[in-house]
Amino acid sequence: MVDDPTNSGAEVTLVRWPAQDARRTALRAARRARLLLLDPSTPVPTPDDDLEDWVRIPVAEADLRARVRWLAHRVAGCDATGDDTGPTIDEDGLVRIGPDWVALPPVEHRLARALLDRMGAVVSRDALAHAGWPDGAPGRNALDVHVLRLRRRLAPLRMTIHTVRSRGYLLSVETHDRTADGATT
Amino acid sequence: MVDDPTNSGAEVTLVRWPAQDARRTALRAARRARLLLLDPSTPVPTPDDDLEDWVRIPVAEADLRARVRWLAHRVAGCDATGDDTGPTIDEDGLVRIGPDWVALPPVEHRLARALLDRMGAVVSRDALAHAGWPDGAPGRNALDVHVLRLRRRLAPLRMTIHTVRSRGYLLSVETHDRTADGATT
DNA sequence: GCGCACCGTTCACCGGTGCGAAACAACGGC
DNA sequence: GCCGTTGTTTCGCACCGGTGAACGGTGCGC
Repeated sequence: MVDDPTNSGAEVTLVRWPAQDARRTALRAARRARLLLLDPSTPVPTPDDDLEDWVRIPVAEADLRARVRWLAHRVAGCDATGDDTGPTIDEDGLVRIGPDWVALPPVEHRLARALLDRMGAVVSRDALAHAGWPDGAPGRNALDVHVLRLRRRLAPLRMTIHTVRSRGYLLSVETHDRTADGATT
Repeated sequence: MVDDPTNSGAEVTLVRWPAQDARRTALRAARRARLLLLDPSTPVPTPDDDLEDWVRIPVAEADLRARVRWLAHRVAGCDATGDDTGPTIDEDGLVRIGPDWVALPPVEHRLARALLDRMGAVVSRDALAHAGWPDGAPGRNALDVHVLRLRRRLAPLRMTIHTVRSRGYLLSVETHDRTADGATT
């Protein structure tokens, strides 16, 4: 999987389909461009919107990159959906959004990365636990406490971790105002 | 869903490339949608505009038609931004519509899925009960109560569950700018 | 016209549980 | 030593699912 977890550089997100259907929905809700990697013998889905394209795997690397390039070109030309100065997270444990930023300790950094990676979608507790502690999770409540602490740290950035009971957590950003700024990404 | 390749084909023209490059240029000048059929080992060209797409041949017939369909869909929706795109429900118990969403508990999630799958049509109480409790419904009142709760949860999304007496329930969405439901309230 | 059965809505309540949050202890870096 | 991070324990709340009951509208039989 080509992961560019910092959604700063890449505009196009690769999504395996139908395996990662929920992710597709989330990206659509966030109005982010996505390229569906269709498993062989999977019928082509109906298009959600113009920010989507698909490719049948296996595919040549060059063709895949060309597909991403074309989609990115379309997105850039269509409208300013490349949008809103979304939050980013770097390798130094800093979460930035606009002029604001906050530093995160290691565990919360990994949790925040997992949530940001799938912003707008539900991340299961299992997935979060695995992201936060790759070598095995400690106690059962450790995750609860770290989510609580991460909540408080992200609150000043107007980022909210929503609880989806018995399902997981969902990260969102309060956008009081949508800037119609031209996409110069 | 009917795709009717003849109809779509009226908008999308297939062009072998680079063999028919002149034709590509002409279609571009005429602002007509075109699908490039790339010979193997031909590098992907740079996109001319948004009315273009490409596919590497040989390609499965179904994939080719899907490609045409997608391109036609894009062309159709280019001017009128397909913005609203009705509500969706994902595997994580989330119902989304536009920027809004709500999380549903398991039972209501199953009910909502049954209603959304047949949105605009009447879903019988039996079908709903079977969808909500595949292993057999509990009491008689359980369905009523869960429909009530689902109503209240979906209300913020401007989604309404209409009662069709002695027939079942019908889900509709209030569109802010145009009236789509002919139901009497 | 009257009463009644049927159907659907809504509320109150209860047992179970997932999660929130505080308090506390252990560990480590500056 | 001080402070920040990490993990555990503990308590309590809010939510979820289900039941019973009260309420109201509609149609039918008498």
